Amino acid sequence: MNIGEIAKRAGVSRSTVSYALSGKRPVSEDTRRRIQQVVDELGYRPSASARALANGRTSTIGLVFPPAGNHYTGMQLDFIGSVVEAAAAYDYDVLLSPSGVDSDRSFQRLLGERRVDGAILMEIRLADDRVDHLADLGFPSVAIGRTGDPEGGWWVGLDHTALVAACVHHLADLGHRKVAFVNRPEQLLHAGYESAHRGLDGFTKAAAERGLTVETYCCGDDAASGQACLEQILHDDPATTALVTLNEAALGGLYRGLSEAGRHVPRDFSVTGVVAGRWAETVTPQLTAADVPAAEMGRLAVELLVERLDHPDVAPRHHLLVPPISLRASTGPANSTSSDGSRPASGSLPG
Amino acid sequence: MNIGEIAKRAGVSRSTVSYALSGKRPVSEDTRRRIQQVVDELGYRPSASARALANGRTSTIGLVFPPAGNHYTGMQLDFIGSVVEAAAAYDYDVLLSPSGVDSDRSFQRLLGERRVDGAILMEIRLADDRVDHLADLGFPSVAIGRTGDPEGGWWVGLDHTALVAACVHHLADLGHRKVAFVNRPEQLLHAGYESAHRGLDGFTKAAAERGLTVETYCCGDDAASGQACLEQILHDDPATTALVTLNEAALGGLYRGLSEAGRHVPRDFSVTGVVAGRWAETVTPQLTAADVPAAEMGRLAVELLVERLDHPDVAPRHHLLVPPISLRASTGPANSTSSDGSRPASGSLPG
DNA sequence: CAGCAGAATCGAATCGGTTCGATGAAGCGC
DNA sequence: GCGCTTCATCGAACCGATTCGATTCTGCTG
Repeated sequence: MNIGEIAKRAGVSRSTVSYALSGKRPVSEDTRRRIQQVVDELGYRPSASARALANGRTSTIGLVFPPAGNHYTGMQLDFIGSVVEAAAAYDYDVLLSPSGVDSDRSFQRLLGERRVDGAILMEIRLADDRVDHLADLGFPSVAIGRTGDPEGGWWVGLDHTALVAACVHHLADLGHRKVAFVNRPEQLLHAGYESAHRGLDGFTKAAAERGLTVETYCCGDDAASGQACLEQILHDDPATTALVTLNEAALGGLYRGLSEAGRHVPRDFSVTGVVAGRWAETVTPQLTAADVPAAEMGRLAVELLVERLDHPDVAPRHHLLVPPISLRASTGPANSTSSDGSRPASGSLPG
Repeated sequence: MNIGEIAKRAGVSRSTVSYALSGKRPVSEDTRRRIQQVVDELGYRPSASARALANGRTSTIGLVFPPAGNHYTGMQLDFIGSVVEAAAAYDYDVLLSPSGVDSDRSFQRLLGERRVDGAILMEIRLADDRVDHLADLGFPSVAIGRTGDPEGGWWVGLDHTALVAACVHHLADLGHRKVAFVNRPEQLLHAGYESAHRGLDGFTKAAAERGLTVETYCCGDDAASGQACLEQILHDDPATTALVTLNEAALGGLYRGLSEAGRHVPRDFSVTGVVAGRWAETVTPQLTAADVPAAEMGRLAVELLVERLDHPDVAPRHHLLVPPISLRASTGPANSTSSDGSRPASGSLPG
């Protein structure tokens, strides 16, 4: 059922059918109706491949994220979901590409074979050859995250430095003096993942500013690693009374470690960090944290990309988000005795 | 940089370049090398659209799942990840389509515009018009889940009936007499989601078989709903000592509800159900559950689909999985006094 | 009524590949 | 040296749309 078939049945030429459907040239009301009727009867829809070949646009955007390998986090899930939904609203499909680096076969397919009009990149590294490569090519893309040199780029990012610093200040304000930092896995830190680096920076600086005693850890993206990491923390310094984490997937393990060590949260130990809100609420007590607005970020990334696709020469834009810390129930004053089990009030701190 | 450019530079015809690259006809070693060199120099890759138009295959499979709307579960995340990875191994890309029903615009695009060679459907309903429609069309697809009439279809499913029944028997063996069932949201049950229906069936039958007193609940896919649901359970019958759940996203809330009601798991209350293993391990105590092998299911679905694409006339196949219950730490004997806080052994029960 | 503007439609080229049948050259036996 | 096979390559058609320039038809003006 191709356009020629429609044309024949409607008694017009193929080009007239095309114009009738696209509206790019006027067609008499009469023939337009006749064509539409044939189209409806046969349930005709133009072939995406043929259309893409003819006008050079695939109406597809690529979503590039590292291969699962080990584990996906809930945050990534929220990104994917919101990107797909936002893209659908603009009539774009989303093609998934599991690529961590520029040289991946899957990444080459996306670009080299021109399968997509533009791309959204996740899990950005400070030095990211994918971002550099796309920038050199002038290929329309938007990063979810910032490289080390984000100027003049298209991205939507989270200010991990400020967010983690806010967590530290929150803990310091509560009187904590010995605080641990639980980062993403060591391998990701070494690879230069921006959240791991900027988060660590924010932690170190804010802790120094407040004169805290700190230790930093890398932790695998799963519950077992979280539990092991917490044991290590208490082993290294049993007087530690709080931690800040970026590691969503390890959160359950950290909680378990605390519970097995007999430390009650938040009476004996405070936990906070940067985590997608939906996941912060699944643990008990609910996590006081900077909620990653993953859905919003995905939506913003699509909006930027669509704008870039529609107006190829518009100047680069970005969004740097600094969500406030949501006060839930996992942090409390340090040095409180077991008799002082009072809950902090719920609410929201300006970010 | 198209195939004509390569042909010109290598001093051959376009068809020779095509044959040299595809190997579908012999090409002399000499010219093959010359062509390859030009290709490498220019970094040429054939256009996916043109190739798809010419040979009718897009090398893309569609992954159809309901729109996020409210929430994704961890299980879905694992499906998506494993499907993408498995597809990449067979040189297929994955196109995401957020479609719950046959009439969705996104679903129409996938099929009508021939964007994909085949499709994998998630979140199957007992009466699923998407499945029926694709079967009528003879369009290559594989369902992750079974409809009410799975005979002669292509699918990989989980035996929710047996799984939930095994959970019930496990609890009954431990001496529990009053057990609650926490299902997926009511709206999904009404829509006919297979896991919700078959799980409920398995629960009801096994409970009757063992003469248990039961109550069943629907629960929203989030922690707050889980907590509310648990309050309702204890309100309806404070003597309830165990629950079985299919609702992964509510799990954290269920635990919180128990903890706030002062019921210790597993001493006072046992929890079990059907949940992706990775998520069962994030809660404390770790959940004794039938672990959904999401990654394996995604991989199997891709394998079935690829086989179907390669051999269009092969007879329908399927995989019905019945993973064993992993004994972790969330279930224990009923009616134990608070002095009997002994932990059950870890291990695995034959499914 | 010739001439012309404007609207509606058509025909052909194009996008970038694949594939089929034809052609030419080389190698071989007799 | 002729005919035959085999191998390598070429040219053209085709996939199914879009798009540009040309054409036809109508109605209006002078």
